[in-house]
Formats: sequence, C-alpha cells, structure tokens
Amino acid sequence: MPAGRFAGAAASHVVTRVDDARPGAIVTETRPRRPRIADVAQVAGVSKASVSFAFNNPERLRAETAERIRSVAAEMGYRPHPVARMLSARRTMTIGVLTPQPLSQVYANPFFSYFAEGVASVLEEGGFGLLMISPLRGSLARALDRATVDGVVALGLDETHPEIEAIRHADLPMVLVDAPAWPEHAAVEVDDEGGARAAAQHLVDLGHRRILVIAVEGPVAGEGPVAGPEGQHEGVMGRRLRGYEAVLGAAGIELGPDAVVVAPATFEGGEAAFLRAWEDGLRPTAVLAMSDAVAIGVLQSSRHLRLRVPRDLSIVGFDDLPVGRFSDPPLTTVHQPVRRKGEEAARLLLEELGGKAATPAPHRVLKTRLVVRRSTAVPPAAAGREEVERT
Amino acid sequence: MPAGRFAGAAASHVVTRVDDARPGAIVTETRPRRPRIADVAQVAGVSKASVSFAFNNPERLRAETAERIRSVAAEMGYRPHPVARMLSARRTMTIGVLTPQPLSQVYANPFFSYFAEGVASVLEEGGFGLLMISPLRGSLARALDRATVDGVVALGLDETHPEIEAIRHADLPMVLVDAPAWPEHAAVEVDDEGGARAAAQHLVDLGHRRILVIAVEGPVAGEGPVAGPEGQHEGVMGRRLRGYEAVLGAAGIELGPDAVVVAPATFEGGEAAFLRAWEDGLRPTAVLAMSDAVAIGVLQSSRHLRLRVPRDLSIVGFDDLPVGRFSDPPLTTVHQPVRRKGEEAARLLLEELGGKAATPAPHRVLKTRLVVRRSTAVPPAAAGREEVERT
DNA sequence: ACTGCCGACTAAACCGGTTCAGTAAACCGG
DNA sequence: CCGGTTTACTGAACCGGTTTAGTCGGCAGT
Repeated sequence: MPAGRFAGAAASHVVTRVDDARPGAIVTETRPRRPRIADVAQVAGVSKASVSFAFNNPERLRAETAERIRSVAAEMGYRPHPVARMLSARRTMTIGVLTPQPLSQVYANPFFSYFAEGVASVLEEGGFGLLMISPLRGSLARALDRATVDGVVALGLDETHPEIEAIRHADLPMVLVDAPAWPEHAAVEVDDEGGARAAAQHLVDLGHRRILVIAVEGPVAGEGPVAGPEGQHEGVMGRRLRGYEAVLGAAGIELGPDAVVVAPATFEGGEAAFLRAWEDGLRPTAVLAMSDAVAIGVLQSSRHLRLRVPRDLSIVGFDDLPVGRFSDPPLTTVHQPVRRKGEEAARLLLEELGGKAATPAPHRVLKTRLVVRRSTAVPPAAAGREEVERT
Repeated sequence: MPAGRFAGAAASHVVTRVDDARPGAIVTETRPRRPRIADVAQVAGVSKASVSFAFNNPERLRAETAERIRSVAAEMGYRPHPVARMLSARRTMTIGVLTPQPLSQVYANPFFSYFAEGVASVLEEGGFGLLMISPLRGSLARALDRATVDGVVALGLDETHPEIEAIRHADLPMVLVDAPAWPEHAAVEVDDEGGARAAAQHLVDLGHRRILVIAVEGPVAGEGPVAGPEGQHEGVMGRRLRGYEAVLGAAGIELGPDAVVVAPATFEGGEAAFLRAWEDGLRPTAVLAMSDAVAIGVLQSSRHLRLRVPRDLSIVGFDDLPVGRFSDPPLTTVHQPVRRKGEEAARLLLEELGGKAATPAPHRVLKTRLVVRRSTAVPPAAAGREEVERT
C-alpha cells in the first residue's frame, strides 16, 4: 500500500509539527504552535502565495478573496514571522548603533542619550528599528556578526581597536561618528580642536595660568589612548587636547605631566578625579573638562572642598548637555550639536541604504562654539603668588 | 541536447546570482556578492553541512578538515548570515525593550538610561542583544510585529494603551515593568505608593501645608491618564498620587484641582511647569515632583524666581538619579532601584526563556525609601499668613 | 470557432542557514 | 574473513516567508 505509506508519512509529519511530541517528552498542554502562512493557506483554501499577497499586494487578489484571507488569518492569530520576512526580503529594516564599550558603560554618560535620541528620531521617521550593538562576551566583532541590521552607526570606534579588521570585514554600510575617518565610510564629527581652543582661550583671556585638564575615557572617547604611540594625539580626546595645548602653549603655559588626568565620562568620574588631583597637591584655578558630566562632578567636589565656583575655581565643560544649564552655577561649556550628530549620522546611513550614496563618502564636520555661562571668572587674586610658591 | 540544457540552466543561474545583472540595470563594478555557505562548500569541496559543522560542531569533523574549511571561509570572507541562522535556530538571541513612547522622548528622561543600563548588563552577560522597540509610524503593535526578539521587557505599558490587545496577541515572553500586572506575565515594580507617602510625610512633618504636586507624563509614566475613568488612580503616577493624597489628607491638607500639574519627565518640563504654576498665582512652600528630572527643573526655575531652596521652597523628587546628588542643593528624593529594576526584569525574562518559568508568574515589588538631602526644610515663617490671604 | 488577452490564482524556486537520517569506508575483535 | 561499530561526511528536509513564472477559465474581437 505505497500510497497509504505516503499518506501516513505526511500525516505523521503534520502531527509531529502540531504538538511537537517526542517519545520521551513530558506531555504538557498541547499549546498550538504559532500558525504559519501554510496553515492559513490551508484553512482559507488558497495557496501560500495568495496569503502573502493578501497582506502585501492585496491588489493582486479579488478584493473579496483578500478580505476572506485576512479574516481567516486574524481569526487564527497569524502574524508573519519577522525573521522569515527579513530573510526573503534581504533587509531587516533595522539599523545598529555600535559602541565599543559595554552598554552598561555607555548609558552612564548622558551624552549618549542625546546622541541616541537624534539617531532614533530619524530612524523612526524612516520606519527603521534600532538595535544596540556592543561587545558580546568581550568581542565587538562577534556582536556585529550576530547583528541583524542593514547598516551601522558607529560611535567612537577607534582605529586602534583590536578587532578593527574584523569589523571592517563585516562590510556593512557604516557611518562613523567621532572616529578617525576611513575613506570608504561616511563620517560625522565636530570641530573638537576648535572648540577646545575656544575653551582654553576663554580661560587664558580671564587670566588663568594654573589649569587642570580632565580627559575622559569610555563612552565618548572610544577605547584608544589619548596620546598615540608617538605622542601625537588621536581620536576625539586627542584633538581636544591638541586644541587646549595649542592655545595654552601660545600663552606660555606648559601643561605638566600631572596637569592632564583621565576620568570616566560620568559625574562620579569627574568628582573623584578632581578630589584626587587636589589631594595630590594640585591647586589649579581652572579646570578644562572634556565632558559636561565630568565638569558637573568637578563642580560637586569643589563644593566639598569649600571652593566657590567661579570665584575660587573656574570650570569649563564640553558637550553642552542640558544638565549644564541646570547646575548651579550654570556651566560654561563648549557646545556641540550632540542630537544633530545622531540625526546626521542616521540620515547619511539611510541615504546610503536608499542607494543615494555620494562618492566620495561624505565627511561632515559640525561646528562647536563656546557657551559662556557662570562657572568661569577671573582667577582669585592669590593666583600669582601661589604659582610662584609651587614653581 | 537535454543534458546541455540543464547544464546551461545551472550555469546561467549562477551567473544571475553572481552579478545580479538585469537587462536594464546600469552596469556597475561587479562587486562580488556576499559568499554563502554553499559557495564555501563548493570551493572547499565539501557539503554545506560540513561547512556548518566546521563552525558550530567542529568535533564532528576531522580536525584537519574543519581547519581547512575555516581557512577557505576566512579567505572568502564568509560570515554566516545572522538572519538565516535565526530562522533555522528559531531564536534570535535578542531581547527587546518596549516603550510606548517614541525613543526620542524616552531618551530625554535620564531615568531610562539607568534602567537600560540594568537591562543591558544582564543581557550582555547572557549573550543576548538589545533591540529598542517603540512605536513605528505611530503603531506600537506594528513595531512589535517587526521585532526579531525572543522576549520583551515592557516599560510602562499601560492597560489603557489603544493597541493593548494586539500587543497581548503577539504572545511573546514578556516581563512588565511599572505596569499594572497581567496575571500571565512576570512583573517588576516598586513600592511607589509607599515612597510617595514617605515623601509627603516628610513635608508634613516639616510643617508644609501648601504643596504643589507635579506628575509626569511620558517615559516613566506610560501613556495612561493619571486618574482613571472613575477617578481612581492607575499606573505608576496614580499610585504615587494616591500615596501623596493619603498622607496629606490625613494631615488635613486637601489638594485643590490646580495643585496637581502634569509635565514631561524632563528638566525642561519641570522648569516650565513650576514657572507656569507660579504665574498662575500658586505660592506653594513645597513641591512634590514625581521625577528627579522634573525636580531639578523646578530647582532651576526657583532660582529664576529668586526663591532660595530650601529656605523659601522645599523640593522632593522621585527616582534618586545620580544627578540629584550633584545638584545644589543636593536633592531630597525617593530612592527607587532603577538599575536593579532593569536587571531584575531582564533576569526574569532570561529565566523564562531558559524554560525556568515559575508559575504563577513572579511579581516582584522592590522597595523605595526616602533619601533626605538638602532641598527640604521647614517652610518660611510667612507661610501661615499667606495661606490665610489666599483662602 | 479560433486567437489573444486579461484577471485571479498557484507551483515552485529562493532567501541562507541548521540538522536529521543515512551511507561509505575504516576499524576491530574473534 | 566476517558482522558490528565508529568515523567522517553528505543529501535532503526544514525554518517561514516572498516572488517569479506560469496555468486556467472566461470574455472580446474577428
């Protein structure tokens, strides 16, 4: 009874799928598995193609048929499987935001929220989803390989990243933000050096000469060192440092080796860094912080130390996050369009995905500007004397 | 020449795929398309299965073979296609964080960063990716349908959400945070009412009687109204309001209709709300804000109004975000373990995915506690008189 | 009555992997 | 030298959709 055998095989096949009963399996309530397009097709008495059309190309079906299929589908609780759809459509309608740091670190810097806000607003408009890509079990390349995205916005991805080659290899449309530009990728950055210059010049103009620089590591900076192997500065923090140094140098101010410290880009990081510097005997009249979060932390620790800002200590931040407007005193800082950076990056990426890739890849540099609020003033009168004492 | 025809068909087939040349297409550089497992198999002279094993089950192959396959694959730049892998593995190794608000709003409240930090830290440990799910073209259900995730952490998803049925229907493992519990889903929340009571009691104990309450809408609150149809309060904000009212009522203080205002959960929202209330003639001696971000905004606007905090105005926040420690004065607030909320939610979800689902679904309520810092004090001496004047 | 065309629908290929069942060859003790 | 096990690998089914290239019946035109 060969026909019977085939029929039997087919039937058992169906049964296997319906309740997934394996010989040894514990018999649980036979929860109906998620209906597939084939199930809907069968119940509605049409082909899979028709069901697909009913959802995606209703005009190819008689209106009545399409409606019937849809109602059957609704009744069965059918929802097209998103992964299957992605596979066959060859696109995911999702883009990734890649960060070299673990997300738990990234989110600690408010900077990231505003950046993500910018990215998200453009993606939402374009109907794209947002996937966070950060190291998976220590490997960023692995995370990228697992990521189902059509493109990537990479934030602070330094060329010195150990997996840079693997990441390049992923060969996905990619826009780099705050990273050394690779010719093949579009990029968005800001005039970090110019902003840093303006900040330093502001302090010099006020008469400061003993200045503490606080660089940051982590979320904004990428993982690269502030100074490269040959002492030349790389990455965002390097450019900012170069800006500071150029202006200070021109004013005859040399930054000693302990006048540049590094801290995590968080409130706590800034607080701890300034306290440590103070305990080490440093007595700056002004602080150049490479992040507003750090600057707010310094503001806080200066209160612990009974330093009045700006009378005893001037503080300049970087980023111009909203929190800087709400501190007391409001923070003098270098404005960069954080949100717009995210928007621009997302827009460039969507353009590239839409086939409108410009060649060569666009490289956008957004402006920075100094925003003078109330955390800076002329140094205390005693400044000159103390400088002599220490020198 | 039937054999020839078949051979020809096969060949043209390959060609079609290699450069995807359509008759009308502009001839660009024939960029080799991404190699598939079949290409690797062919070059290495093995079957697709072997290539798959070389990556996922190397022990099933002779070491030498596995190595050869891997090196061929590396040379060709082969990376397994993540979507295909998901489809056949029937899991995505990704979980979604669902928010009823657009991401651009969500990120505006620093609360979310800390929550996401908690979720992300657990996911990273478990090797899961993180997808943000927020309304797509206005529809949260659509976004959820498109989302390739194994489970969802839903933040502030109110029962009154218009698409709640469709969302329920998605039938994904889901953990609800700060939402009315549905019996079938695990949930994490905090003792909002208790925290609110403590905050109100603190103000009552200090002697305040004219109190402004600022509720929030947006990221933390879900989209539901603060008060339900029958005047009973729903959701997080409802519970907090109930806590405030219980204590104030017991102290003989009635909250008039304009003594409860609503603002977005942002610095700016708080700033604007308090200014508006002031312009409306309200002269509270204390503010109960349902979010630290709002409280900081109030702090700022009180400076504009030349009100000294806490001497002229006391402010109590809610959440205990780091920013509250760094304000001047540091903020008295209700602590809730925001990060841990994220961690717990993620953990519960991963347990469920791991088949360790407890029944009934666990419902975790985390503690809140009042943290008294420097933004609260006894009301100004003039308080009693002014109250009489207004009444 | 024959051809051509149109509308409605379907069969089968395809997306790119994983995995189950099976096979051929090598190995092994008796 | 023989049955039985292992080892190393393969063919084909499968995951769940979309899309291409038809098929088929009916109707208009001649």
